[in-house]
Amino acid sequence: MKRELEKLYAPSDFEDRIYKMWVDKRCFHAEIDRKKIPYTIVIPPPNITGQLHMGHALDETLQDILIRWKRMSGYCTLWLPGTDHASIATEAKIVESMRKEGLTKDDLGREKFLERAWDWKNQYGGRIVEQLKKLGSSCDWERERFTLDEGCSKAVKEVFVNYYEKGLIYRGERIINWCPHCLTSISNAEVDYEDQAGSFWHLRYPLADGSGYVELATTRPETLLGDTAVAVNPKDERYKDIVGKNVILPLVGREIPVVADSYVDMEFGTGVVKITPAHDPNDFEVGRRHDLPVINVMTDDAKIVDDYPDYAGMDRYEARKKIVEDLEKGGFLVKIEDHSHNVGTCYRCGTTVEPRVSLQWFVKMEELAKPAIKAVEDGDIKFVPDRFSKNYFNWMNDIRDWCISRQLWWGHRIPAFYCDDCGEMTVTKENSAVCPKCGKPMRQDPDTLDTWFSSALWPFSTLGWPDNTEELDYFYPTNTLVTGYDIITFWVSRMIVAGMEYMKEKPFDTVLIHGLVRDEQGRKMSKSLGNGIDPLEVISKYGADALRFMLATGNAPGNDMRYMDSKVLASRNFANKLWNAARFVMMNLPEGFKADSLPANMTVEDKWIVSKFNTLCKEIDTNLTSFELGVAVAKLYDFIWDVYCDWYIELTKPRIAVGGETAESAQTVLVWVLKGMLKLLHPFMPFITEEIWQTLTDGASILMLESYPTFDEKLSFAKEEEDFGKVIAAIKGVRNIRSEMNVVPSVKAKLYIETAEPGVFEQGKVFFERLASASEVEISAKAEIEDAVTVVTDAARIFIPLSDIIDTEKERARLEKEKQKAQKDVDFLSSKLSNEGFLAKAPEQLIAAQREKLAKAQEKLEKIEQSLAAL
RNA sequence: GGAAGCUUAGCUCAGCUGGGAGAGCAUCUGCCUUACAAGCAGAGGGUCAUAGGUUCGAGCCCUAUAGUUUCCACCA
Repeated sequence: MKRELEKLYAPSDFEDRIYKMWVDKRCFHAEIDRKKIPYTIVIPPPNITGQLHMGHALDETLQDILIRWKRMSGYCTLWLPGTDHASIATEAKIVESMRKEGLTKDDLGREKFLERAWDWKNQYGGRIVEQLKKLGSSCDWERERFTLDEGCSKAVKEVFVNYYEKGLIYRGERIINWCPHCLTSISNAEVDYEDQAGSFWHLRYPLADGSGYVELATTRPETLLGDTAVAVNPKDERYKDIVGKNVILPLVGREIPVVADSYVDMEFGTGVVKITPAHDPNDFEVGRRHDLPVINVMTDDAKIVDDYPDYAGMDRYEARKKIVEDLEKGGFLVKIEDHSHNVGTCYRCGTTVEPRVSLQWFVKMEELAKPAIKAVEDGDIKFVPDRFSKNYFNWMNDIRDWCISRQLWWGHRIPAFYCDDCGEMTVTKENSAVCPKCGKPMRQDPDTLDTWFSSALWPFSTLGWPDNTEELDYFYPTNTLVTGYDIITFWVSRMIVAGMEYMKEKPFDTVLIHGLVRDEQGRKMSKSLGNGIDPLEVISKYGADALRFMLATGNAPGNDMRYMDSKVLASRNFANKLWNAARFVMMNLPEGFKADSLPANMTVEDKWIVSKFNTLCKEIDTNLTSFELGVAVAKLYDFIWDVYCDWYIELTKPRIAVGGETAESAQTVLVWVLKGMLKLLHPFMPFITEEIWQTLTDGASILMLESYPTFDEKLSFAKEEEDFGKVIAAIKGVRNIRSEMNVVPSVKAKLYIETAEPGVFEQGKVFFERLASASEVEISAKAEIEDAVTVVTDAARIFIPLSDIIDTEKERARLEKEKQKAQKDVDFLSSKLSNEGFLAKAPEQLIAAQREKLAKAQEKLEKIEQSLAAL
C-alpha cells in the first residue's frame, strides 16, 4: 500500500507524531558504539524558571542541528542535560507564589520551602522541557532533574571542600552588591548599570580646630552618617596643610580625620572625598589602607539603623531628603548641582543595589584563572568567531575574587558548619558536623552557592564526577559548547577554570557563540517592553521546521539577528516548496517503484544534477565543519529551490510523459537526489524531512539514523555540467527576450539554433519546447534567418522568427546595446590580461580562467556583430 | 575611561583565506503551464559610511574620521 503526502503542507499534523516515533524507536539514545569517535555537544542550562523564549529556541536549534549532523556523520553523540542549579529568579518566583497565600519563607521553614520549590521546579521544568521537544530537541526532564539534585550536589561539595583546603576559598568581610529587595548579595556580573539623573550635593565639613571648612561633593548624602574620614590627594597643594587634622561630621558630630590617598582625583569635584567604608567599594579600600573604622548605617532592606534616632527606620531615599534638609538648616549645604551618574541595579528586580560590607564566601580567582587563560591562548579551546576570545581575556586578565554565597534557600547549601558555643568552623562533605573542639553539634551555614558555582562544574559533574565513571572517561573533554556572547563571563570562563582545575583538561574544544534574537526594531526582547515573541506561537503558526530554518539562516555566528515574521514565512514557504516537490516525485512513481542506486544510462541533465548535488555535499561539509551554518543552509535552499525544483523537475516532465526507459531513469534520479537532499536538510528541518522520508520509503527506515551524504569523486561530471549549462543559458536567453517583447507563453515559435556544438544542443532539444515555448527546434552549424530576433550566448546564436511583432529598428537598437555590453566585457578582460603586473603575480589558475572568459566574450561579441550585419 | 562589533539594493541581512557585488521580502511586467499562486517566467534597483594607504587588483587588509550598538571598568 502506497502512502501519499497530504495535498496541503500542514506541519502541525505530523510534528508530534514524528517526534513520538523518534522516541519510540529510541533514535535519540542510540547505543553507544565506543569504537567510533565520540562527539558530544555541551548545552547550557536553560533558565527553566520562565517560559521558553527565543533565546532558548536559538540555542536549542543550533545545538540540535550540530547533533543531528554529527550523528548522521557516524559520530557518537551525547546530549548533556542542562538546567539551572540555583538562582535568585527561581527563589523569587516561589516567594512570590507564597506571598499570594500570605506566607513567608520563615513561616514555612527551609524544609517545607524546598519541597514547594521542587514541586514548582517539576511543574515548570517539566513544562519547558516539553516545549523544547516541540523544536525537536532530545532533552529529558527526568535526567535533568537527577543532575539538578543528586548528580551535582556531590560534585559541588567535593569542589567546595577541596578549594577550601587549598586556601582558594575564604570567608571574609568585603563590600558586596546587596539587593535590598531580593535580600541577597549578588555578584558583579549580576549588576546592571544604568545612567540616572541625580544631584551632586556640595557640603562643607568644619575643621575641628575651628580654622575653617572643607568643601566636598557627594551623590549620596545619606551615607554621611557612616563617614569615618575625609580624603584628599597627597599631591594636592590646596589641601596639604589639613592632612592629619580632624573635621567634625555634620549632624553626627563625630570627629573624623583627613587622610591623604592617591585614589582621590584632584580634578574631580572639589578634590575632597568623604570616606564611607561600609557603603562604597573604593572607600572600603581607602579605609583598609588607613585603618579606618567601618560603620554600617543601613539594615538589610536599606533602612537607616537605630543608632541614628533622627533617621532610624527611614528608607534610604527618605533619609536622603531629611538629611539634606537638616544640612541646609545647619548651614552645611553649599550648593546642589545636577549630575548624571551610573547606578548599579539588580538584574533581576531592578532595585538600586546597595554596596555594603558583609560576611561572605569568596573564591580567589587569580591563580585559578591562569591555566584557563593559557588553554585559550594555546588554542586548546577555540572561540567561534575568534574575536570573542578577546572578550574572554579581558575578563580573565582582570579577574576579581568571586563572591559565591547567596542568601537564598533554593540552591546548593554551603557545606560550612559553625559552633555557636566556641565559634569554631569546619568545612565538610558530610551532612552534619560535630564541633572538633567542644563536641557540640554544629550549625550549617544558611546560605547557598551562586548558580554559576555548580554550573561551572557541569561538563564533568553531569558525567558522574567525582566518581570515575565510564561516561566521564569516555566523553570528557566534550566538544562543542553553544551559547550566547552574553554568557561568556558568567559561565564559559568558569567552566574552563573548573575544568582545568579538577580534570586537568579543557572541558570542551570549541565555543560556538551566537548573538541575541532581537525584535523587529532591533530592541532586546524583554518582559517590560512586552515585545517578546513566543516560539510556541510561531511553531503553531508556521511549524517548528520553519522556525528552526529561520534561526539558522541568514545570520553569521556571533551577530545579533532580528526576529521578523516575514523571515519565518519565507522559511515556511521553502518547506512548502520541498513538500510539493516530494509530492510531485511520489505521484509520478509507478506502483512498487524501487531504486536505491543511480541508473547506468544517465542523460546529460541527470549527470548535471548529480554532479551539482555532489559538489553541494562537499561544500556543506566544509561549511558545517567550520560552523558556518548560515552559509550551508543558504546553499541547500538554492539547490533545492533553483536547481532541483525549478530546473530538474521541469526537465523530467517531458521524459516522464514519454515513458519507458528514459522515464524510469528520470524517476530513479529524481528519487536519488530527493533522498540526498532530505538527508542534507534533515538537521535543519527534521520534521518535514522525516515525514517525507517515511512516506517515500513506506516506513522502512528512519531518516534521522541515515548517514549524511558525502562527496564522491565518481559522481563528478564536469563535462556534462558545462554542456548542460549551455542549454540552460540558451533557454534563459530565449525566455528573457520573449518576456522583454511581451510575448505570452501560449504563443509558440520555431527556434533555429546555430552552434559549433550541435551535439550539446541536440540532447537538450526537447527542453526548448517545454521551457522556452518553442514549437519546433532546428539545429545547424550555420543559420541565417530573416525577420528574426537573435539571442546570443557564448555557445550559440538562436533565431526566433516572430515576423509580425518584430520592429527592425528596435531589434537593431537592442543588439547594439548587447554589443556594447559584450564589448565592455572584452575590454575589461583584455586590459586585465595585458597588465604585466597581473600576469606576473596573479595565480596561474586565475589567469587561465580569465583567458577562457575572454575567449567566450569575444565569441559572443563576434556573433552579435554577425547578427547586426545581417539586419 | 578601556575593548569589540556594525555601516553593502527601499527593508532585513549574507558575502569563507583579496580576483568583475548576492539572497529573502518589497516594487514593476507577464503567466492559474496538472507538484506548488505559500507558485512560475522576467525586470528594475548598490560610488559596498567617508578620506587616505598597501597591492597588478580592495566590500574584504592597514590608518584616520563620522554615525551606531554592545561588553567591561567607573566618576566620590
